[in-house]
Amino acid sequence: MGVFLSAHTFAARPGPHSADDNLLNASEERALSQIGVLQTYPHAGMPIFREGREAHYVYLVQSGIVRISREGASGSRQVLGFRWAGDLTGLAPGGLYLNSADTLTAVTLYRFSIARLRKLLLREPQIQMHFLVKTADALAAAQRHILWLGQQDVVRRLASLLYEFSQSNSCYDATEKTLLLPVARGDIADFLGTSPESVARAFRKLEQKNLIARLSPRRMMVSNLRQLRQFAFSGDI
Amino acid sequence: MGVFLSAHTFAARPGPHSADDNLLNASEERALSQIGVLQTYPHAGMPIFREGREAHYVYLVQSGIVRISREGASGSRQVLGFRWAGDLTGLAPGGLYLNSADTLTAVTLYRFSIARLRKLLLREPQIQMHFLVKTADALAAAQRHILWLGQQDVVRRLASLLYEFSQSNSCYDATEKTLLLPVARGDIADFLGTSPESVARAFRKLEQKNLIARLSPRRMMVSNLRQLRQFAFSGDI
DNA sequence: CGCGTCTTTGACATGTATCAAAGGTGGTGG
DNA sequence: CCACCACCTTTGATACATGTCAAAGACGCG
Repeated sequence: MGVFLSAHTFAARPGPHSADDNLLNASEERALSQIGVLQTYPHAGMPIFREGREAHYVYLVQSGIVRISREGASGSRQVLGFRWAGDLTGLAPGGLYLNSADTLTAVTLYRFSIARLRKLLLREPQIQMHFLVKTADALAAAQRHILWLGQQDVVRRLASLLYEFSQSNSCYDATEKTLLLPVARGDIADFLGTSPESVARAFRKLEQKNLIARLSPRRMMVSNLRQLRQFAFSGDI
Repeated sequence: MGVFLSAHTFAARPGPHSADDNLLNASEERALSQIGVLQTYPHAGMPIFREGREAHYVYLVQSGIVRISREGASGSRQVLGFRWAGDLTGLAPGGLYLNSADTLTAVTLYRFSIARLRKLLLREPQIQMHFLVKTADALAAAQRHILWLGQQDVVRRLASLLYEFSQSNSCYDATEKTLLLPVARGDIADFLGTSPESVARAFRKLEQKNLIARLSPRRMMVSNLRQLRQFAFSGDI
């Protein structure tokens, strides 16, 4: 969900996860880098912040993929979404993080002290508007997520997720037509609101429908993206 | 979800839907009212905007309750949330509304031309930050919604919804301890991602557990809010 | 090559959607 | 003010999708 501003003004990407554009422009980058610290997380599976802890920083993903999740009531976990290059995370109410963030790949991100960032945003309305756009984008993604969880069966939800990953060129190799998932089955299950077993069965059904061809658990061929999209959203095939 | 700013700075409400505070402060109201038009919708069930249409306006709810929804693939509808006094709606990407908005009660709201609002926000960073906070709040509500849809059974989801409504003093009469729902069963079902029949059964189970006592389909006594909250989130009882 | 972990499969129990019909509510007009 | 009617809500019966438990199989790392 772009937002109510003309997208091109702030280089907000048109579709989700174009990843190459949508990084900050030169002037924004300059101003932000004066108050931000570039941090490097070399591996997958590293924690960035934890729900319930005091929130001192906001993060802007520079490269790699971050998983946002929250613990449910009975110890269960819900994956709320993924953050890619250009996305924000760490917004927190009342000084405590609501969610946890972990790396799914090697990740680099800018870390901003909240107090300093607040001052910068008030001084530089253009940059603040960039943040507003990014937050509205996250809201749009969350609403899409709600639609998936609310209406579709697990097979379609999985198709939607695969299509979403296929829109990132860090996951989808367009020349080879192969998709490499950055997440394990458990993460997929927690994102789709189901169990790893049901995810496995959903994968089999997608393969039976010839929408994907599995090479290994995390690698698969997706020769016809349009068909996958069609199935995920319109429900045909 | 407040946001990464100290909440009191902008009178962002601490809990959801306190409704009385969280309206704009005097200076903000003055600046906004110069570019906004106050509109009145006298009945429930009136459309404010429709998904897919060109988005010319952003709305700020002044009083009443607004339902945000979207049509799913197969003609099914998903209710994405509700907007109360102080909430924003109508943010749109690429110039088209993503969602539809309708009144659930009589409603008054400010309507802002997007172009003018954009200029105002760039000129008045404090007001823009208010909008940023409100958008982050909406994101937090959406994430809570995702948690409900992803993890809990229908009875718990309904309990969560009833608790959320009970936090609004336009729905809950604390002296009488009665809750008056502004929505029909179909809306509840579309919000919880289930069917009206399952909602009816969930109501019966809540009554059997003595968490509510129904007076009429939309009216009920909730004598122990803490107990309801406990059941919704911790899953006990 | 071997082991731990992740993934898949099977069998079964359960919760929920769906279809159909009865029951209740609230508004309208007589 | 009452009675009627349309619509909303509840209930029941059944089928199906999914969660859960248990175990076998595959992957990938050291």
